[in-house]
Amino acid sequence: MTRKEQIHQVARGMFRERGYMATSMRDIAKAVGIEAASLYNHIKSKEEILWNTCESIADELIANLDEVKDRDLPADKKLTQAIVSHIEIVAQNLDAAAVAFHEYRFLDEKGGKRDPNGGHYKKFMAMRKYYRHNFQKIIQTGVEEGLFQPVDSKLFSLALFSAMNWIYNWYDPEGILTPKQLGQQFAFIMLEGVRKRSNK
Amino acid sequence: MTRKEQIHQVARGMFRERGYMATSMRDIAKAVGIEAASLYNHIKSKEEILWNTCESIADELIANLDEVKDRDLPADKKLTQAIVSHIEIVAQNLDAAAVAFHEYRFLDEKGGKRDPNGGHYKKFMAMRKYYRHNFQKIIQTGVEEGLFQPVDSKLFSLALFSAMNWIYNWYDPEGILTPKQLGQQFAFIMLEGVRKRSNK
DNA sequence: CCTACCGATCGGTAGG
DNA sequence: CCTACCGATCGGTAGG
Repeated sequence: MTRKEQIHQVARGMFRERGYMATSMRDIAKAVGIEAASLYNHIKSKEEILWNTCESIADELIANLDEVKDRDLPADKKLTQAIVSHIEIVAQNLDAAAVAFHEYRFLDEKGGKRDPNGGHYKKFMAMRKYYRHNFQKIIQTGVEEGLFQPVDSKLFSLALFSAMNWIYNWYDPEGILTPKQLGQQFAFIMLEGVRKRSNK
Repeated sequence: MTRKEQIHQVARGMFRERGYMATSMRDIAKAVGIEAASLYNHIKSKEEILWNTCESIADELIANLDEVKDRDLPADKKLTQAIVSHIEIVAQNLDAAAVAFHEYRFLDEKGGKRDPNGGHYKKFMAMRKYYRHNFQKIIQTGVEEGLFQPVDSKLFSLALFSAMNWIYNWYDPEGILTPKQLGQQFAFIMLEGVRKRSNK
């Protein structure tokens, strides 16, 4: 692992634990074992670490959903796959996911000298919108085809994202559930609900 | 509204929007229309505002659930009521809920001079644990009575909290859904799931 | 990768 | 409620 990668990894863990604003470059440097000024030989700015984190996980999620969404499957199967994939990615990148979903608001709003194309924040929001839209479309299709109940697809997808994106708050990689199993249980809960139906 | 209340209200909105760490006392003072030093005639510290926010919403949620949990109702009805109540409280205190659920980690860890009883953070965590425990027990009861499917009650309640506590990210008080309606739709989704069952 | 340092800003206090 | 100010800390740069 290069020093640069080490810095990113350490910073991600600290951003997750204490928050982006509450983590100083000196904190990161200390954890890495160098002086704060030396960090700048490997990275351009604190915000660069945040953006790298947010972008990489967003890229991965989007690439995965893009692949799932065009498969020739009924909506319930497709939704299950999308949920399982999403949760697998989150569970395998807990630090990055926690940071991206929690701290994205500290991304640069407007392009500065370092970011003339303007706004990591806006870029991230655009990616998020695209991803959510595709997820919601799967649900909408299921409703239209009569496979799903006539729920509000927007509301349902918001509830679904909420549940999925909170996982980093409690998922234990050392626990008994693998990411895939967790994803499957989650998909079951969201698809079937908790109430047992009578058989008639 | 007293100046003190005004400070708390303004600060809550800013903590929610920018985060606790990224909001300075000078920011708050400016929004209120006074100098930063003058804030300290009404409050003791920045952390006091955070603690007041976290405690008040936790108190309200706990009081409500304490009332619901002992009613003589089947688990599915009880769970629905608990969900609706929870969401009503969150939806009616969007700023406070967002701050409490997002920024609680900046509560004082150990008791300082101002807080000799030791640790708002710990107090908050204890309240959260108590609340979650009672919620989970409703689900567990439903499973044991055969009213619910044999889901993992811990996993289900975590998913449920995740979904409920993300609401402040998108609920629009000016929108068409009242808090009660939102709560009812949410309860439906979690209880029934999205998939339509065949009739045989 | 370090020493030395910059201007800016922080939460909070003294004293009126 | 204000002016004036404290020591601490911030992200980042210069120069080697």
